[in-house]
Amino acid sequence: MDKQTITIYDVAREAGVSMATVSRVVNGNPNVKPTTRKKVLDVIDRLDYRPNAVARGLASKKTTTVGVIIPDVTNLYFSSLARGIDDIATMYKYNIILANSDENEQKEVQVLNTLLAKQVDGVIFMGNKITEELRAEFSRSRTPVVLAGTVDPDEQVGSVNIDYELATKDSVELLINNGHKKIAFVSESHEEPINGVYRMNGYKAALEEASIEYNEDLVLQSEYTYKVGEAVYEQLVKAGATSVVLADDELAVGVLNAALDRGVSIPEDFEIVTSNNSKLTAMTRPQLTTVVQPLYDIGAVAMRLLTKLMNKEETDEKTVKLPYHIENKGTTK
Amino acid sequence: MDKQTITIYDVAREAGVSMATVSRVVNGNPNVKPTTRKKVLDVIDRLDYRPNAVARGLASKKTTTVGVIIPDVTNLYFSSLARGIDDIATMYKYNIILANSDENEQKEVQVLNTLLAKQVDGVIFMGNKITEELRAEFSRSRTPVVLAGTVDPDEQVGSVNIDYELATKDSVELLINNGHKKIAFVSESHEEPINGVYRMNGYKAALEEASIEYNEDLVLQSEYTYKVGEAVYEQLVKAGATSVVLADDELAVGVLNAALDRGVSIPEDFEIVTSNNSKLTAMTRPQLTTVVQPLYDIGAVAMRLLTKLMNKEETDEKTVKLPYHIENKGTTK
DNA sequence: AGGTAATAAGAAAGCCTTTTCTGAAAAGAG
DNA sequence: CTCTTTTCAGAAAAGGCTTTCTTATTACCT
Repeated sequence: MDKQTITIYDVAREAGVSMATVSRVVNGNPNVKPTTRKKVLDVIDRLDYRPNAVARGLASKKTTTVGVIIPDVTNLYFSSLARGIDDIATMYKYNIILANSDENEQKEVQVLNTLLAKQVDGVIFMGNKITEELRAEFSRSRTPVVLAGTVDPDEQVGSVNIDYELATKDSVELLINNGHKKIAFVSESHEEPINGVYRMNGYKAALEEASIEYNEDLVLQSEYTYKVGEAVYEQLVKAGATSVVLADDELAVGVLNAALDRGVSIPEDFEIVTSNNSKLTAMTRPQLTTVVQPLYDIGAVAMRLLTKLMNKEETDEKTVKLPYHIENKGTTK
Repeated sequence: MDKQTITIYDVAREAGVSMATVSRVVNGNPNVKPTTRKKVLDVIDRLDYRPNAVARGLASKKTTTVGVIIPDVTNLYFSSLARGIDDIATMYKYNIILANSDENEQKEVQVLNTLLAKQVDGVIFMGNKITEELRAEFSRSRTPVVLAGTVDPDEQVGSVNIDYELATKDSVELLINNGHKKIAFVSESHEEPINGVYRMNGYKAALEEASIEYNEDLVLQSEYTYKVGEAVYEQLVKAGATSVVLADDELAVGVLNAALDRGVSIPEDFEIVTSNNSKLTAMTRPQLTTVVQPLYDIGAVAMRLLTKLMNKEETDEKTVKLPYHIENKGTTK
C-alpha cells in the first residue's frame, strides 16, 4: 500500500553483500572488486534502486543542494544570473532551492533561515543590501555564501560583480561627450551600497571631471518596474534633464516608451543609457544603449566560486570583478 | 572546530525534558503542558536551536520541498508561472527546487530522477511534451505531479492550463474579422499536443468556419527566441501572409521588430497576435495584441492543486482550465 | 614456505528527528 | 476515598544511508 521503497538493504540482500559494499559501489569508492561491483550494479539495475538523498544527506552531512535567494525570478536581470547559477550547479551535481525575496529584508532573513534549516551546502544571494541581521546570520552559520550581482562593502563573503562605479562613470561620460550638461541618474534606494555608494560615486566623479555641478534635482529614486516609467519620465522633464542614466532595464524601457509616446525623438531630443543589458535592451526601438554586463557569467562564476568554498579549496580571490563595456545602441547618438 | 550544531538532544538536556517533548513543542503537538512548553521554548531561544530539516525529512518521510522543472527561467512566460508557484509554495511552507530542462527530453528525465531521489513531496512540470519515458517515471513513483501551462492529452496527472484550442481559434477569428485571408500560424514543433493538436485545431477550425482554405505554407515551426524573428518574418512574407498568430511573445517581438525595421506599418500593413501576455507585450511599440493568459495564476493554481494532491485531499478536478481573453492592443486594427 | 603488506568486504555506530508504545501523574466520577 | 479516564511525558525504535573500525583474504617478498 505504502510508497514501497527499495533500500540499500534490499540491494545488499539480493546481491549477497553488505550495505557497506553497496554504498561503496554507489559512491564510486574504489575498494570494491570489479566482479562484485558488477554484481551489485546488476541488482541495482534490476530492482531499480535509487539512493535516498535525504538519508545520504543526514549520514554524510552534505545535501548537494544550494540555496538561491533572488529578488524576483520574473526580473530578467536576475533570472539571467539564475540561469548561469543553475547551469554550473548542475555541472557540479548540485541542485538549487530558489526563493523569491522581493528584496524584503524580513523575507530575506526568513528565507535564509529555512534554507539553512534544510542544510544547504551553500547560499547564493542576490539583492541590494546586506542588512546587519543578514550579515549576522551569514557569519553565524558556517555555510559559505556568495553574492551575485550584489555588493558587500565589507567583503566578508564571496561576491561576483562588475565595477559599478566605473560602469556608471563611463555611462555618464558618454552622455557628457555627447554634449549633455543636464544628466539625470535614477536608481532604487540610495541607501544601499550598490546604488547609493558605487553608482552614485561614479555619477559624481564623471560630473566633477567635466566640471559640471551636481544637481540634486536630477537624481531620482524609483522602483524598478516598467509601469513607473511614465512618472519617472515626467519627473525627469520637470527637472530639466536632457538625458538619463538608469539602473534598471525594465524601468528604462518604461521611460523610453513614455518619451516616445509623447512624441519625443530619441536619441535626438533625449538620450538614455541603461545598466543591465538584459534581453529587453535589444527588443525596443530604438534599442537601448546599455552597460553590457555578462549576466549569465556573473551567475556562473558565482556558483563556481561557491563550489570552491564548499570544498574548502584554495581560492585566489573571494571578490571577483568581471569585465563590462558600454554598447552604443539606439538611445544615444 | 567542526560546524558545531545544536541538536534536539542538547535542547532536551538543557530543558530537563526528553527529546520527544522537544519534538512535540517544535511541531506544535498539543500534548505538552504550557509550563513545559514555555521552558522548552526558552531553551530553544537561548541556544538558538534550528531543527535539522534533513533529519526531519528522513524521520517523517516528508521534505516540504517540491521540484519544479522549467524549460528556462529566463523565459518570461515560464518565470511568471514560477513566481506564482513559489508564492503559493511559500504560503504552504514548501520550498522549490528549480531545475532548467531546456525542454530537452533527456534532461527532463534526468532532472526528474534527481528530484525524486531528493524525495520531493511533489513535482510541477512545465514543458511541452510529456514523453513516454517521462510518463513512465511519473507513474512509477507515487509522487504527485502537476503540469503547469503544459498539456497531457491522457490527463493522467494534474494540470492547469487555459483552453489553447479556443484561444487560438479566437485569435485567428479576430484576424479573419479584420478581413484577412492569409493568416499564418507559427509555433514550436507541431509534434506536441499543445501546439500540434490544440492550437493547430483551433487554427484550422477558425479557418474552416470562415471557409478559408488551409494552406500549409502559412504554417511555420520555429524556436521561441527573439533572434529568429527576422528569419520568420522573411518566411511569412514569402508565403504571402498578411497577418500572423504566434505562440510565443519573444518570437512575436522579434517578428514585430523585423517588420518595423523594414518600414512596414503595423497594424496597417500587417497584423500580429501573440499568445502569452508576458510583460513584453506591453513594452513594444505598438503594443502586441495578445491572448491574455493568467500567468501567475496558472502557477499559483498548479501549486495549490499540488498541495491538495500531496495531502491526499479530495480534489474536485485534476484538470483545471483557467479563463483567458484576447486583448486588442496595437498590432491589430 | 613463512611473514608482511595491500586489498576487499563486513559489522556496527552514528547522523537527527519523528513517532509509537507505555507508564506515571492528575483529574473526574461515584 | 477508590477506581477509571485523561493528560502529559519518557524510552526506544525506526528512517536509509555513510563511515570508521575490523577482520578475512589475497598478493608480494625473500
